[in-house]
This record gives sequence, structure tokens and C-alpha cells, in this order.
Amino acid sequence: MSEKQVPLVVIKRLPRYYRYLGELLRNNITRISSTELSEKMGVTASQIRQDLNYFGGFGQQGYGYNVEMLYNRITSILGLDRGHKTVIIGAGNLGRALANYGGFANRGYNIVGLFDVDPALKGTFIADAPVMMYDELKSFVEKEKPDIAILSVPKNSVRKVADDMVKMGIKAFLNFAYVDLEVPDDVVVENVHLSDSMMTLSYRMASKAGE
Amino acid sequence: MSEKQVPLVVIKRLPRYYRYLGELLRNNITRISSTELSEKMGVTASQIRQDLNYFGGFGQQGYGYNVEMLYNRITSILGLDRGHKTVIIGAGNLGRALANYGGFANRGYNIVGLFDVDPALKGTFIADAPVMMYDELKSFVEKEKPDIAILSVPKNSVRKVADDMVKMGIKAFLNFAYVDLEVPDDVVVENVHLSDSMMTLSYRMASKAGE
DNA sequence: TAGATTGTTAATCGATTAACAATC
DNA sequence: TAGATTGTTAATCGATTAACAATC
Repeated sequence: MSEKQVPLVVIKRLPRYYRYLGELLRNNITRISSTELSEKMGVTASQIRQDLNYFGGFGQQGYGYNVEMLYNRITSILGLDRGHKTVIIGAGNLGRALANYGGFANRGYNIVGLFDVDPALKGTFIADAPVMMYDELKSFVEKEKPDIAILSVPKNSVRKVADDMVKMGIKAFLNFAYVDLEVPDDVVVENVHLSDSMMTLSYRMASKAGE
Repeated sequence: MSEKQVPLVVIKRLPRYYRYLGELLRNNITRISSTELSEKMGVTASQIRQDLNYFGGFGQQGYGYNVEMLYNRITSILGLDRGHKTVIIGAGNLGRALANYGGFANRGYNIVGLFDVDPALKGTFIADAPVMMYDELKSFVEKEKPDIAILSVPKNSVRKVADDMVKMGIKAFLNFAYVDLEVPDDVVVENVHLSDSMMTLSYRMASKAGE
């Protein structure tokens, strides 16, 4: 892709467009203008048109956008139609919850296995996915070639796990541990720092109350 | 607070400063300059100084910042020293995982109860917190006055739950359901949309691989 | 004091919004 | 065609970075 690089802020908005368009589609709405969509989503129509135009002209002057076509295009841009083999490292409470999370499987993120160090879990299944031991991970990755690793391990082991997996060739991590990972340039990390969200939340709550 | 409003981008960076300062503190580092901190954190020194100055001059020319003092100030700004009674609505896999999540309790987010509609859970405990029935929530809120509600209920019930709880006087929600909540102006919401993070992750992975 | 580093103002950069010609 | 609405350029706004006087 030698296209001009799309800003990260724009990319982060795509899932939200995807979500709203999916809703419109389920309500059998076939066309929508940027103005109508902007009212529903609480953003400007200008932003919607700018954002979509990073990926090409999906609309039609005088008409607006075809909901289904736009939905399909965004699905494809986000790669949701391609399927992604995903492993979860750490089968504790959080790992189990994530394996059971419906929002992943039906967008093509297939959990193909969980890994833990607790021998009691060996051979068990969570949401149809087998739980294996961490020392089996390397050969599993070689054989199955998963794309994405979800890291729900304790923070004192996450750096080692990430390093190991980078060596195995994994290029994408969803990290739940309360640590910033350092990875090579060709590897991407999304952090879900739950404590950070709580802190931002309580700060904003307090500052509203104090006004 | 009639101070000038601090931009949201700055507030969202505070937890990260808090985290790095905590680490320095545990390593017995007593002072740090904005330049040194900027190298560790991978941001500019200018940004650090600008950010901190929204809250007052915490440094000293020629010296830098006292780590413990700065840590304590940020702790206080974020309200982590005040304690927040928190309830979790939805005691499914995710709710249980969150109740067990250590990162909340030791930053003052005390889970005082979970609520669900499954009668089988009534009277049980998760991580020392009692599980109660959703119809007990109103009287519980009146008595205990929690500050924060974590919403880990299915997406088709989250709007009703949020509406109910706004009426009960709850001002802050951490929402895990895949829906944007509409709340009054004096109520704050932080969304944790796990699918969105996965989508952004896989998009970025694909666009790196394609270059 | 001299050196270091902040706090803060000014310059730059990037993202958002507005405007409108192109066109369905 | 006339009306509507996009795609895109230009203007504005806000956030980041640079620079440096203040000062410990």
C-alpha cells in the first residue's frame, strides 16, 4: 500500500462507523447522507466525509451513501471478512471471559487456543477452545500460525511472553497487562489498560462535580 | 474548579505518568528531569512539562522533579487516595473477572457489590463482594451510595440499566457493552469496546504487512 | 556563582470544520 | 433539469514541539 498513510485517529473511528452502519442495515435502511449519519453519531458531517475519503469515494453526489455497500467496504477495510486466528495467553478469569466474549468470534477473531502454566488446566476446554500449556505454544504457533495474541497474563510475566512470541513471528498483540510493551517496528500492540480507564473516569467525574 | 479546563488528551495521559512514576519510586529514584522521563516514556520533554503545568508547577528549575512528591500529587489529582465505592452490574464471565482484577482494589476502586438477574447467584460472593439481585440495586444504591458503576451486561440491556442508574444518581460508568450510551451532561462514561481494539489492531497489522 | 532545568510563550504541525465547485 | 449531496480545497482550531527567559 503506497497510498498515503491514514492517520491513527481516523482508523480508530472506523469501528464506530462499522457499528452504526450495522445497526442501520439491521433496520433495513438502504441509504444515508453524511448529515443524517452525523446527527446519529454526534460528529460532524465534514468529518465523516473526510474520513471515508481516505479510503475512496464511497458516496454519490445528490444521493448519499448506500448503507450496505458502505458497511461491506468498511468490513473489508477492517479485515473482518478475512478471519484471524487468535490465541489467548493466560487462562485466568480474564482470559476465560475473553474466550467467551461473543464480540470476537462473530467478527472473525477465532480463538484457536488458550495457554497457561497451570497444569490443572491442561486438556480442558473454554468456549470450545483447548487450553494448552505454555511450553506447547511454540510448536502450536509453528503449526497453526495464529495472527493475533491476546495477553491476559500477570504483568510480571507479560514482557517475557511478548518477547517469546515476537520471536515466534506474532505481529499483533492485544495487551491487558498494566505495562507498556516494547516491540519491533513491524509489530503492533493495542493496550487495554482498565485501570487507566477507571482513573480517567473518576477524574472526569470529580471535575464535573466540582464545577 | 474554575481553573481552565484541562484537555481530555492531557487527562488521558495522567495514568501513564502515574504508572511510570510509581515504577521510579519502587526503584528508589528520588529525582528526575523532564528530559530523562521523556526518554523513558517515549514522549517529548516539552509535553511532560506542559502537561504537568496544567496542574501547577511541581518542578524546580535546575533540579527537575521530586519523584515522590510528583507521584503523590498525581495520585491526588486522579483521586486515587480518596476511595471509590464501585458496583459491577452483570456477574457473568467478564463481571467476575473484573471483580477479581487486582488493579482496581489497590487504587481505591473498591467493589462493594455485584448485581445480576440470575437467581442462582443470589447470596454468593465473588472476590469478597456479595452478588445481589438486580431488583435490590435501587435500595443498595440509596444506602451505600456508590460512585461508579461498571457495566458488564449484555448489550441489549445496557441502555435500560444505565438509564435506571442515572435516575438513582450514579454519575460515572465504565461501559463494556458494545453500545454508545446516551447520558445527561453531568454523567461521565468511559467505554471499553474490546472489539474496536481488535479491529484497530488487525487493521494496523495488515497495513504494516502490506507496505 | 555557574550550570541545569523548569515554566511559559511563541512557532509548528496536524486534525477538524467550513465552504463550495463538481456531479449524480 | 433542479435539488441534493458528495469530494475536496481552504480556513480554523487545538495540540505538540521548540525556544528561552526565569530561577533554583
